[in-house]
Amino acid sequence: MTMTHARELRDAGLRVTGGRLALLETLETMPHSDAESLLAALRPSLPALSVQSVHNMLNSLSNAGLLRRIEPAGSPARYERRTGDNHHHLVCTQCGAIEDVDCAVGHAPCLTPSDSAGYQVIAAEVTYWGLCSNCQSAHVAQASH
Amino acid sequence: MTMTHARELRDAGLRVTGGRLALLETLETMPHSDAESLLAALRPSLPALSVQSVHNMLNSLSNAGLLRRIEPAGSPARYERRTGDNHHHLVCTQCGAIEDVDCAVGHAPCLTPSDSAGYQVIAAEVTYWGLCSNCQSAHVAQASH
DNA sequence: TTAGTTGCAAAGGCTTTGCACGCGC
DNA sequence: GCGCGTGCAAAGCCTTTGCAACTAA
Repeated sequence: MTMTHARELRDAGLRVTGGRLALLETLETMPHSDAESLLAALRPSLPALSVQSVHNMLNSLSNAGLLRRIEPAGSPARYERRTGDNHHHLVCTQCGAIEDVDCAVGHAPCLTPSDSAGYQVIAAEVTYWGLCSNCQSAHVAQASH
Repeated sequence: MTMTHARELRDAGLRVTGGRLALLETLETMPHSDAESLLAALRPSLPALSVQSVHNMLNSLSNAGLLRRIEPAGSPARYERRTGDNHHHLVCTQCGAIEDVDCAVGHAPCLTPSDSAGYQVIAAEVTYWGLCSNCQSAHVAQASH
């Protein structure tokens, strides 16, 4: 896996560093993480790591297309390994949890708005807001006091 | 128009103040504005107005459902009069311009992701990223050097 | 009168920037 | 060795919070 990551980095014209490898590794197992969680996860193996450096890495990797950046309104940016597929996200308005969802309408039709108003559309992003199952239970429990 | 706004405020249980009326008025003519633009637009009639107060108003009105808040990734929040319809947005990645777009797939199907993963979906948000016609021209011009 | 609003100041959260040091190649 | 990456500190941007003065109802 790590060898693959090294290759990915090189192919993208980026240098292979311990931090970047560790970050990619961590994102495989903790998708939708924000900078702070990643820092916490990486600290054990990289004690000197700082939040700013995490942002540095996340920016390089995002720009290189190795990561996808998700920015749910009102919460810190999350990152995931980019699969190039056309998937979207379910975001819990209560706890911020994120789930991947395949595009509802099949084969990438999201790229075609009904009226593109002269825009050259490059990407589409769909975010579903709702309550995750945990928070639904909590909410019901609270309501039934 | 202003009388209607006053009524809307009262119906929402909010007090009718000069600032709120002016803000609603301004948003009719300048949809998709951010706090700073609104401040600039309101200053002439309300010289004492501060950015924080604009945020105060925007928050009250948004919470009351009189406004819709749009938060395009990486840029300050924008606001628009809420029409309750199911429209989405085209955002120019270059200049930040925003256009309204009707839902591509007709009657509010956006609320049904293919697999809702146990989530109780409450809202869906679709953002199309691309280049507005102005920026397309600029881009072509630049490329043809 | 009195509770909701405003104005101002300060702080907050997240991210970017600048620069010296260090490491990949 | 050269240049990209890192670490650290500082600043930036947008927004929220706290509290006294004010005003709509």
